[in-house]
Amino acid sequence: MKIGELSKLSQISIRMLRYYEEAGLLAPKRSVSGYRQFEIADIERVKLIHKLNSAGLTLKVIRKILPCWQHQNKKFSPCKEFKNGLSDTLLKLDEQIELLQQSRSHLISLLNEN
DNA sequence: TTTCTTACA
DNA sequence: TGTAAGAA
Repeated sequence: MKIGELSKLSQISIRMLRYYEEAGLLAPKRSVSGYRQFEIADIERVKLIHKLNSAGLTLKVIRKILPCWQHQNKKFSPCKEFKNGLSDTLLKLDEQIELLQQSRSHLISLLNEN
């Protein structure tokens, strides 16, 4: 199917689908005219990519753990990349939480000064 | 009409 | 991410 159809079926903009390809998360074949040729399985694939990205995973991390996705059972097989990818994301998340807590503290003290 | 690339906001 | 331009 062409990019327009995948976009409608997956609810993901054409812009992002091209972006995902650029990030190495998608590898559609090209027709003679240069049009991207996606597969049925790509519908679920891009939806998953979007969910993971929304969950805070970078496209770089997703690229590592995507190969662990099993279309058959719709689950992740605990391969090496999967563990490393998630633990790495978890550390970054903790880092961000720490920074946000600091901002929170600063705002609170600022509010109590007067 | 749809898609492609590149580039700007 | 959205949108625009120019070409196929």
